[in-house]
Amino acid sequence: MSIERINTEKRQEQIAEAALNLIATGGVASLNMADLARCIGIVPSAIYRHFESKDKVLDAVLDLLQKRLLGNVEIVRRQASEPLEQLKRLLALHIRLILDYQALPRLIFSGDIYAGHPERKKKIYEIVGNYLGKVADIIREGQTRGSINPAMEPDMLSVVFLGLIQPTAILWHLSDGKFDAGKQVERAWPFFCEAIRVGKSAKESA
Amino acid sequence: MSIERINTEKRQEQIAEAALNLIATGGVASLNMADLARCIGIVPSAIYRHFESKDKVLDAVLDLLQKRLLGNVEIVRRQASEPLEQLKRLLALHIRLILDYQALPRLIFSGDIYAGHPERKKKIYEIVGNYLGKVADIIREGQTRGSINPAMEPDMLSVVFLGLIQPTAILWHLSDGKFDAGKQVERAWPFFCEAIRVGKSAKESA
DNA sequence: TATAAATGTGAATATTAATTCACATACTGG
DNA sequence: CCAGTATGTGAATTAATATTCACATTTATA
Repeated sequence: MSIERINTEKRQEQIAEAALNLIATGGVASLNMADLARCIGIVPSAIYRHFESKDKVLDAVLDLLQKRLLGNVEIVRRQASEPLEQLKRLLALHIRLILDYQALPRLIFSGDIYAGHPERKKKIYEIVGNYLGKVADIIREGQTRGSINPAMEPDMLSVVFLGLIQPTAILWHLSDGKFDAGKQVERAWPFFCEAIRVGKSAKESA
Repeated sequence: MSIERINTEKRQEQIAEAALNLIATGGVASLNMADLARCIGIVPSAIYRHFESKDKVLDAVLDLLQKRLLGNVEIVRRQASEPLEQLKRLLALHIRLILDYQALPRLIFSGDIYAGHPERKKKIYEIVGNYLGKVADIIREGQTRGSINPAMEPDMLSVVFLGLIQPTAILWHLSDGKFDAGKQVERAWPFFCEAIRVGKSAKESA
């Protein structure tokens, strides 16, 4: 019974990861220290060697989530130079992120996570706002380059963009995977793309 | 101290309403029998005269929510005959419903409400699916009448339609009302409408 | 009016889950 | 190698909360 000892830094990452996974499968309310501990092979009280409280664990989960989201943006900015192509890829990455970690909408919506924690609510707002800001940046770039209709408000569009993902993710999740999220996005993207693109008039969509 | 006695039928409605309100303000996890009872001026144990368990209360809340959603559909079908106009009004009603009862996305997303209750998860899926089905019906009618582009899939569009609302509602809620949901929808609707409408080509959107 | 059923009350009970604590054992620097 | 610190363990504590129960009171009914 050689007791595995791991230093705090790595343990914190490990715990946050595990918590994210647990939330992904069971929702925020289902996250408890016992399961979390079992998940990484230690005893509940050991978690307190690395986190002051359950609340701090949740904070760490939020940080992790933000890292993932913004990481996706950087990936697509590297992979493609054309804004429309960047958005298309971002959509794919985001949907995969949500399908892998159903945690995202759960964290944002549950409300349990920030009930009585105004700072945390604010933090979540910042995470989402930050992400939308970057999406809007891509859109603005498309407008400057002439591939996206300059008459449309980037901020408004960024929210609609998010809307391509969210309900899709819910349906997929609620249906236990029976709703075909891939197909939905595959069809919704051309619709969205055609609607914001400039030139080519409306011939394509007919 | 004249003890108010109300018959079960009305109490059940009252309790479900109160529960919906509590969930709206504090999230599903914040719903507890003590607060719920206080809310309607009875003692916790009295709730058990009208509901077998907390779970049954949650079931009732879902029923109430479904009634509201489908009620909205009926309202717009009565108010307007032109499908595009019906959708526009439905959007407005839905956004108001969500702003009044932030409970809706919370119930659907949080996952707390159906963790370990497959039947309830299924029920929620049915509620959403039902609603989307009716939206798709309106869209099909628009296609038949020639006001909506017949090349677009009604089911796909219904999900995108839902996407016009959801992220907007989150942002409004997360920001404590600072994010202007009304403005977002006001701008997103013409965008969506223009994209699905037939005829007039793309002149409008420029 | 008398009796049963329905509704409400307040005190117990039981369970779940976070957190603390005293102790054990591995790692690290001198 | 020794001492101190970091990490892990298992038992105990505490708090919250759903649920039950015995009793009270109002309403309905025969």
